[in-house]
Amino acid sequence: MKYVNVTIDNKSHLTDDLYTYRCAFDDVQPGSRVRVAFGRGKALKDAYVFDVMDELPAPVKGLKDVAELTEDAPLGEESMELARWMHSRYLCRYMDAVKLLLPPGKPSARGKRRDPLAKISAEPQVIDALTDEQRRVIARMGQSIDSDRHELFLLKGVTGSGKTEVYMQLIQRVAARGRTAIMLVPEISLTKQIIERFAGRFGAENIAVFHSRLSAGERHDEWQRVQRGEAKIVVGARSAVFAPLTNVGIVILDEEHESTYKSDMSPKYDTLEVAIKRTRPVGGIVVMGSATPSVVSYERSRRGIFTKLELKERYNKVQLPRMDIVDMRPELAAGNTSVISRRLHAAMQTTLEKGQQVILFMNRRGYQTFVSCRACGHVMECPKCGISLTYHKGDRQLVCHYCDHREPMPERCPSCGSPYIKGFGTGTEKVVETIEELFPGVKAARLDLDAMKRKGTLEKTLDAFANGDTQVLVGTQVVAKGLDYRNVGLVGIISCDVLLNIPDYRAPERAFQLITQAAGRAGRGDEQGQVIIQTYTPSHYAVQAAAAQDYEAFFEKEMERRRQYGYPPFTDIIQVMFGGRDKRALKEAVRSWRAHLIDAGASAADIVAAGGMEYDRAETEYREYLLIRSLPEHTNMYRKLLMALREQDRQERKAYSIVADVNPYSLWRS
DNA sequence: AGCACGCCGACT
DNA sequence: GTCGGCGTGCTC
Repeated sequence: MKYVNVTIDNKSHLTDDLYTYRCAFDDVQPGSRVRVAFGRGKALKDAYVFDVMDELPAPVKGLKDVAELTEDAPLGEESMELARWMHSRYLCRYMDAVKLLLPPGKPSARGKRRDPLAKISAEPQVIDALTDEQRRVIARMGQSIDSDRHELFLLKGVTGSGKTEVYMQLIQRVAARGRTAIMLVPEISLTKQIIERFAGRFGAENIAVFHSRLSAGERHDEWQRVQRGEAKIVVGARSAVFAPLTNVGIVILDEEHESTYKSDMSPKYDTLEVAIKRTRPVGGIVVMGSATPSVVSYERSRRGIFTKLELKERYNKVQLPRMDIVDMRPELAAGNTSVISRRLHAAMQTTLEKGQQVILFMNRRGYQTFVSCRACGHVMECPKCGISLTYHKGDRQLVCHYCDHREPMPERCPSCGSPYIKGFGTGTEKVVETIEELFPGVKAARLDLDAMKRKGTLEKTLDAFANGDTQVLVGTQVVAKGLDYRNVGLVGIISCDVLLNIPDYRAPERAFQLITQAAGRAGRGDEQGQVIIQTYTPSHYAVQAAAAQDYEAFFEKEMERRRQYGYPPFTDIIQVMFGGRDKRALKEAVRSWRAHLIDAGASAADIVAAGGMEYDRAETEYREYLLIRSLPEHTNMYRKLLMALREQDRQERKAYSIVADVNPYSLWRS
């Protein structure tokens, strides 16, 4: 006779606990799915086993028996430990963590494998000789692979320096030791190219793919192949970090600075943390690759937490493009009201006449409005938080979305006195039209997230551009990444002001990254490309550093700013969200948690904000949040306090659920 | 979240 | 009497 601790598969946060049952099935193991009676009823519910014990450590009242042990493949002990860790780390329910690890979708009714790689052309490729740099970084990471030593690497490599080849060589090395590998990419639009290369190198039968574009059936079958050990290399988006592999020798996060590595749904896991959690106990390595590492990652590499390796040369020594900043302030005075500056117009003309193509970048639609001066470029910012203020039409006030600082909309620019100070961001939808007006006979196409939602639109638009049917591609961030067209002579950034003034402390970081990525799209053939950056703030350090392609200069300036305003890595921002139907209970929760935290020794100054927001249109679900700004050395104390408060509330049967998010991707206020 | 228990009113 | 409405409380 054995005893097991299980979590029940339901949706209540009130039953988010491990319950003990007697179990007559001797082959039960951690990760097994069992069926048990739970609560008053006699109906059986699914439950997942976390612990198997031969004896009870303490007597349990009302002990029941496990009714059935299901036949399906158990998750395994490694998975259950990961779920247990996520429960405490992200304050999510045990069941929500388990769900991330369970096979998605349903088995095929016909018993036929649904193969997402069936349509992929896995052409064997010619492997170019490695550069000395590539060989050096592979040798360094190879040392850890060959000695099964857990180590974290930051691979900083300029666009076109051959990072993917490095990844494949490392995976080969890991596979040669009989171990498994996970290759993560930030989004699906990038997976196709990388899957083709991987399939060509390792054979389609040896890799499995996971991403959101797969059907439920395909996902299920891929999961099964991995679980059975048929595929030992997994390629995919963020959730692939949970692939049912054992003995993971390497996890690679390509484009590590991308926000998609943080989950936006509960549990709000951080892919890097999960990767570390999976590789540390088995002695695997984690490789984070980027041309523009996040400020936080780069700082960690400086402190020795990550081992920094660099690839500085572009493959085949292709020149970096010429980068020019165009000051938009004189355009209006010169009578140009269009979003295309005279300089960009001329450059487009020359490029198109040469038969080359143009990519133009724009911000996404629906950004929030910031206020700036058209004469001098001054932007209205919060004096305390250093992010741009958002204009609220209703009360004609400028509001800080972090701290709620408010001030009236100025009549004149506080910097130069000009009356031309107003909200920014008009007419961007019209860029395609404008271009076809300005350049008769030239075809322009627009590519954004809206367009990508329609199946096939992305492929069609890109094909038309690839074979020259369209000469100008106007796109959002989506196009800045990974697209590689030989004939692009010019990249224009319509407005980097919108990027610089997103009300988020990472806005300069993202602007720098985007400009750098965009630059990588220009002139990948044998001719040097050109990049034109349009801006009202040409002296901004992010713009200057991006134009000079000087990461270090950007990093130093950005760290200065982060220190001044107290942003990561100098602090951790912990957002605790309370969700439920009872608005008053939520307000009370925020009040009492705040009081408890301060009682427990938290500094009142650390608790920087609290507020709420309506969640759905019917106003049946509400959310309240608590924002804590903690010194990194205090963050673990806060985590523990929050865990204790969560458990106390659960025992008191509080009617709301809790989600914690450390350094969330977006902070919001109503 | 379910699910059963129980206490109340309306019905054959 | 007894059927079923839903408010309440607990789940190894």
